[in-house]
Amino acid sequence: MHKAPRGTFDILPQEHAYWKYAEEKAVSLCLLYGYQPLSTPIFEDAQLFTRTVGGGTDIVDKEMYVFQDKGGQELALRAEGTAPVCRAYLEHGLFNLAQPVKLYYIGPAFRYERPQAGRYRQHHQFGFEALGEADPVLDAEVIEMAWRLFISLGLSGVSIQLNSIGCKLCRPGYLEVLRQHYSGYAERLCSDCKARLTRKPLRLLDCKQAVCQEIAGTAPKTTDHLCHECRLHFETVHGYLGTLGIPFYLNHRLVRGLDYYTRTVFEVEPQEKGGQSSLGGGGRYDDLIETLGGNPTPGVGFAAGLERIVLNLKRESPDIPPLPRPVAFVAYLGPEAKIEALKIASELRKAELAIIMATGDKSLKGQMRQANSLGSTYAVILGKEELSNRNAILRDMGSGDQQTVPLTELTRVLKQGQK
RNA sequence: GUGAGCGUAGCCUAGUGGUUAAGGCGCCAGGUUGUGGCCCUGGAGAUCGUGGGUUCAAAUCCCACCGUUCACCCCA
Repeated sequence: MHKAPRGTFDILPQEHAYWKYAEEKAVSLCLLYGYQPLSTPIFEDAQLFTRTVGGGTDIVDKEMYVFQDKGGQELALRAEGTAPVCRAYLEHGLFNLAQPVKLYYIGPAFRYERPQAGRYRQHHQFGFEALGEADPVLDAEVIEMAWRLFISLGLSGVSIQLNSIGCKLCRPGYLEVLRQHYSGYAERLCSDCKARLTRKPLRLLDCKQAVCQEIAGTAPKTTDHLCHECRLHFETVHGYLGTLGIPFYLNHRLVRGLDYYTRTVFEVEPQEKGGQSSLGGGGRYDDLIETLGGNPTPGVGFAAGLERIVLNLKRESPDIPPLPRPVAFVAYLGPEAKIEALKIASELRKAELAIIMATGDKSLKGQMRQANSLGSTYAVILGKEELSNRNAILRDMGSGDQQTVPLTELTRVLKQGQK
């Protein structure tokens, strides 16, 4: 027996009610803010990710699905959403459009990780990006969108964590100060942090080991070492968020696991926190497009994990609209009626009515059971008697009322009854 | 990659060494002529995660592997 590969899963019809709900909310949010859809391939040149996400990050070093195709191309399954969007922006000359260019995407991403709740090897990301504009008002817009997404989904108690990690001008200076702070404690650090000290010093800040937390607690803050422009930018973002009434918490330990972030970084946490709690995260990436060979072009964006949204939807269970049900189930008795049922089902479907036709020559009782379990609004019943009079019985499955309707009237009556 | 818990029909669960592995949900059929939901009756459906081992005898004990969950890690 084959099983879905480790860390992957099937989304069964029942489940899709949640997914459809989440995706529809996400898409309508984006359209509301003027973000347009962009779909990118499921695999890309591996370099696209190694150059942007950064060597030394776990994503690049140990989690990417990298393979060679038959032409010897080194490809990688999409590891995250932002770099492909920037690639498409450059490839199609979207910098020639009025800036900023606002795009959104929904699609799978792949990382070879140890699966657990809320963490999969294939997960689905929804994200939006605004490219070509450095105005802090866009940072605020993106954060507002992230906030509004979860509000519109009906998830209560989500919170936004905010920080600024500076730019390529001020960050080196900060990292120096940070290393100095840690130099006295090098012996006491956990083994991971000893490695971070030279490779990824920013990540020292979000280590969860008790010892390291203590040291990180007294560490210098990124926000105290921002250059003038970065500080101004950050303060302006605060101001705009205040104007918008978006609540947020400053978190001086918030850094992100991808190298391309500059200045604003933020994360969205649900009310109920667990191991894999983060619902989504984002920030500014003003050097990313330049890294890909474009002209210096600022960008800011956000990405959320649909699995984690669905997880929280189930936990809080706001009203999720059920999947659509058939308007009518067409039942028949005997081979002549079956032919007529086939014609009628086809006609009704031409009129955009969702119809399920009986199959397999079951007893009427069996057919009615099926109509019931499918949640059909009506049953259309065709027997010998109805057939000879060119009628059908129309049964309302909710009330149990039934009437005889001429076949020629069936579409009209069902159309009316659909509401 | 590290540590821990779990793995019995599609789903949930009982069964901790001894005859045909039990129940509930769901599914299928029937409860007299062509009518669902409730109820009743019957039926199908399980190599007890996989492979080895211990034993006269293993779902039950041991080992390995796989999967899953939780934590670390990482991040969405």
